[in-house]
Amino acid sequence: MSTAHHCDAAARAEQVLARRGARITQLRRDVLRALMREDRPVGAYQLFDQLKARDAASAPPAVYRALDFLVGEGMAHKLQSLNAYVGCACFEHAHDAHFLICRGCNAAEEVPTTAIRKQVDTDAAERGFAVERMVVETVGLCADCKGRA
Amino acid sequence: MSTAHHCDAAARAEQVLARRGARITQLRRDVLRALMREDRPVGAYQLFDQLKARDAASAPPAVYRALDFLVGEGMAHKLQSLNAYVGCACFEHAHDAHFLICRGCNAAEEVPTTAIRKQVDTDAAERGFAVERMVVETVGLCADCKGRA
DNA sequence: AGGCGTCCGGTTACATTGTAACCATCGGCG
DNA sequence: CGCCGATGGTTACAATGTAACCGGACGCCT
Ligand SMILES: [Zn+2]
Ligand SMILES: [Zn+2]
Ligand SMILES: [Zn+2]
Ligand SMILES: [Zn+2]
Repeated sequence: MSTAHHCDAAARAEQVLARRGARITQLRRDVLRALMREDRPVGAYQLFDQLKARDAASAPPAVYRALDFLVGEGMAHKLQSLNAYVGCACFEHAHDAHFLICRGCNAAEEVPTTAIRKQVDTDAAERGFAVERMVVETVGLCADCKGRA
Repeated sequence: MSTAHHCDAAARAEQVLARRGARITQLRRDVLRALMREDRPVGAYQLFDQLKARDAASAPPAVYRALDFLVGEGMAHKLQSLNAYVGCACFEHAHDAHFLICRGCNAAEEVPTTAIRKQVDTDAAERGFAVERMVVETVGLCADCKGRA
């Protein structure tokens, strides 16, 4: 959980994007780093305020466009139940995720979805539904906050 | 899928609420019926416009409060990825659900979550996380829209 | 080099979604 | 009757997200 860890994550993400031929511009880099620096979900406007303070973003659309890019490349996820974004160090292309969201400390832990995805695919197949994207978010209390209750 | 079916759903929902001792007011009844009448997710402001036209709701907060009540009682669900609401005829108290959301026709089919919930509980338990609420939404194409492609 | 097309982001001006805060009313209950 | 909790009317915003238009950068072809 050190700062170094997160910087590394951003740096490695940029390498992966470069290898993939994606255009990694200054704005996108700034948004990526800002996301990776946090270990909590961040709202688009929070992000905007940070970047604006450093003259790195001009207006909300810039931030949303960068976020769309990062989500599309699988370097970030949007948490639908928080309207917030988190960086992702999985480095695959646009994978889906299951988030354990703590309402005590606002942490959001990403966990693999293999088993859940399989079940979702089953549910969908039974009804002839073609899955494109999956949102799985669990709200509750993490181990720490549960103890602290 | 007849209109009668939806009216019945609303009527039975009201009975269940009454038996439960919940206060079913005119506003809440109106919102419930409006929700059940649709077979698609409805935005809060769409709902508001409908009710306003009949002088049934005065302002957005009224609608949101009624929706919170209905969701709390398990008579409606919020779709986080659409910012919209759907009625529910399950009549249990505040159950969770899995929605198959078609981006072609905007239908949202609610399917049971027993298997998924089990897997989510497993994922959570492994990390000492206490689950309170679960959001599972799958976006894609329903059988009809897939064929029509 | 010059022209072209595409991608990116700046900018403005909104649209949509959701809420805080305060007060009036209503209905049960001591 | 007077209190109290629940409900909802009202105002005024806050927070989140976008459409549309433009200009600059960069690669690519001639
Ligand atoms: Zn991820
Ligand atoms: Zn926590
Ligand atoms: Zn339901
Ligand atoms: Zn469809």
